[in-house]
Amino acid sequence: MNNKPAVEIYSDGACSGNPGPGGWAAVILINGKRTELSGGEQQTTNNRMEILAALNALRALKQPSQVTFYTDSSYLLNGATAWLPEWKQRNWKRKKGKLANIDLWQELDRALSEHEVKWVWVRGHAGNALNEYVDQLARAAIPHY
Amino acid sequence: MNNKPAVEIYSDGACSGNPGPGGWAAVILINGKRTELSGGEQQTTNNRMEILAALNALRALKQPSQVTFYTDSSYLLNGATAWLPEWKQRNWKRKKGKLANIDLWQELDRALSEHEVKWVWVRGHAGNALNEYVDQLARAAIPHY
RNA sequence: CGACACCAUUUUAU
DNA sequence: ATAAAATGGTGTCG
Repeated sequence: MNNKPAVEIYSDGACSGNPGPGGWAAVILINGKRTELSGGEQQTTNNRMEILAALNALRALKQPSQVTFYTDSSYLLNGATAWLPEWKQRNWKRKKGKLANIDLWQELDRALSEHEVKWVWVRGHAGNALNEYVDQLARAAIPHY
Repeated sequence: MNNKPAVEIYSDGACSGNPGPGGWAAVILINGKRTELSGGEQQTTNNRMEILAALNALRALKQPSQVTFYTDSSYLLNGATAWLPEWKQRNWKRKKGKLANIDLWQELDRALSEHEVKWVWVRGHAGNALNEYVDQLARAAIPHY
């Protein structure tokens, strides 16, 4: 048994130009209740927005939860599951070159440690309704002017 | 001052099916005089037709000229201005995958070197009279059945 | 080399 | 208004 509430999260990032203006969004489902969040930045990258989407979604949780996290980004998924532990062991270094987006990865690492997260990869633009929905939300959150 | 004649060229390609039967066309303006050319192929792609339109237009010039070249194809424009120099430096390789339409790009490169070309991008179907006209010419040049 | 994502333009189809 | 092909780019990792 588990006393932590079960949560589903769908998140996505978008970036017009890459690098360029970007947006992120997440849908959080807690036993029937649905919450949406989104935001944007003037100058960023697609991958930063993917991490930020996940980070903000996890931060929105009020208590330690059992999360099923859906993303189409293998960068986010592999980073959070496979690469993060290795980077930490190596003092936040990657094998070759400079580790990008350390700031966000470190904050995500902390956020992840407060929950029990099971990651699920979904192929982008392949018919998953909520994945397509957060994709739209993220695009809509790109700053215009 | 410049002794080369000033020339304006509008070109466009069209393709019925992509890949499929395609057509290309160009309008050349030399101080009031107007020349039109067009042609088609049974099996080609939209982008091959865009390059071919430019190539045939430049080849129609009788002497080294100062050309203002109008196109609605960012593929053609980026290729001719930004990508071509990099491809040449890398021995006609692109960064990832196989470089498409090398044959035409190499011929276009040679043709471009004989003139002084200033590229102008025009948004397709946005009211530019000559752009819309070459568009029609190109469609009309598509071989039927 | 591979993978996923993000994007730009054109060309089409319904 | 939908969706897909033809082409190119960067962002990131192993």
